[in-house]
Amino acid sequence: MSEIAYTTNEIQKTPMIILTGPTAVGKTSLSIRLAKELGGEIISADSMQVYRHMDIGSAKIRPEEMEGVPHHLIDILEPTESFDVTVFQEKARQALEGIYQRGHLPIVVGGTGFYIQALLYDIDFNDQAQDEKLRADLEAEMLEKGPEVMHERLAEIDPESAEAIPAGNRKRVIRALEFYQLTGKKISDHNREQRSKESPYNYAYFVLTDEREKLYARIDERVDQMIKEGLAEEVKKLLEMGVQKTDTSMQGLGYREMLGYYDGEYSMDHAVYLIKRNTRHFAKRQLTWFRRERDVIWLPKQDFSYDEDRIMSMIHRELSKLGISAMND
RNA sequence: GGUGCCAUAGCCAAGCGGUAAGGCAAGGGUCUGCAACACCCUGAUCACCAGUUCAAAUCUGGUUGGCACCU
Repeated sequence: MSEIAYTTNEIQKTPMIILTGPTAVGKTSLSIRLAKELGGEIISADSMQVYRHMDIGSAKIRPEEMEGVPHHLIDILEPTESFDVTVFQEKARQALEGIYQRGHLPIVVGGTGFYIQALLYDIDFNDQAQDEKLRADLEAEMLEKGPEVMHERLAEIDPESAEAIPAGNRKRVIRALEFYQLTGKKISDHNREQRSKESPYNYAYFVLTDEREKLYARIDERVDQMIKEGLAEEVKKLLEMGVQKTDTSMQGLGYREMLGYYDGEYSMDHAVYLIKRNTRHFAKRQLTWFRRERDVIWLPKQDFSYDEDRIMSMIHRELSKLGISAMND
């Protein structure tokens, strides 16, 4: 028997399976089943599960739940370390390579659409185009002169971006300015180029969804569960470890709200309310993101009578259409 | 039964004669190095009826509903 556990029609393109969907929809359990049936390894596309010591709030899969399926990009950083798309991209590529070498099928699982996109389309973030100092300076200037002034400056050098980015979106205005100063090129041009790229992978992009009401109810339940499991304690420990409010890890849902509670800004009840509400907002945004991605295969649970077997057979059908299949051993 | 107060979008809430602030929720969207981020867009004719007035959510009367107090 060959070491190759998959076959693909497009020889030049390597296969990639993506399983995503809004938070709390049930990606994890389906991913394990999928990985076991296909002989796959999982690459987590989640901006918070990369952090150690952040298990409850990030709804991280527990080791025993993995059922032996290899997982990548989980627990790889300390909460004080920063993380962003480019780091994700780099690490995910490395993981991919290993998976291919082992003759396994990569299954990208997670809800961070931007990360998935970066990996799937192999977006070039232009490695040289970042400068912490410059960014800090721009931020200081923005604070001093106000967002309108900065936005006007952007309008002069890159009208297209200025039109696309509202002045209120300081973060993006700064990035556009930073990009221009560092490369001498307009970020709008760069983005256009990147956007027209074709994926180097032979991929199947699955989006698991459910009815909005059901999803929201599940989110509420899950948050209550997190509280019961000790989310507050988890955050307290992170604080004791010296994690700062401004760290990337503390931007995560559940964490930043708890920080507000510990800062005495509001009650625990209010923190819980905020976590639920913000998580609902997040789920909605995720759905918006997936809607505009190309070639996604929707898996609305209600259309399958919530029967995982039926969802699995749909997945297998789609995979065989694409010529991606497991070489059963 | 009587008296008083109130009645504005799913919720909270401005307005007090000149043609309906705002916040939250909800929905839609943007996104190419912080993305579980950041940001953008969308909603009512003011309980109902009849008056006064050039003009009423805003004044008057009545109806209905709620709250408070009294008997």
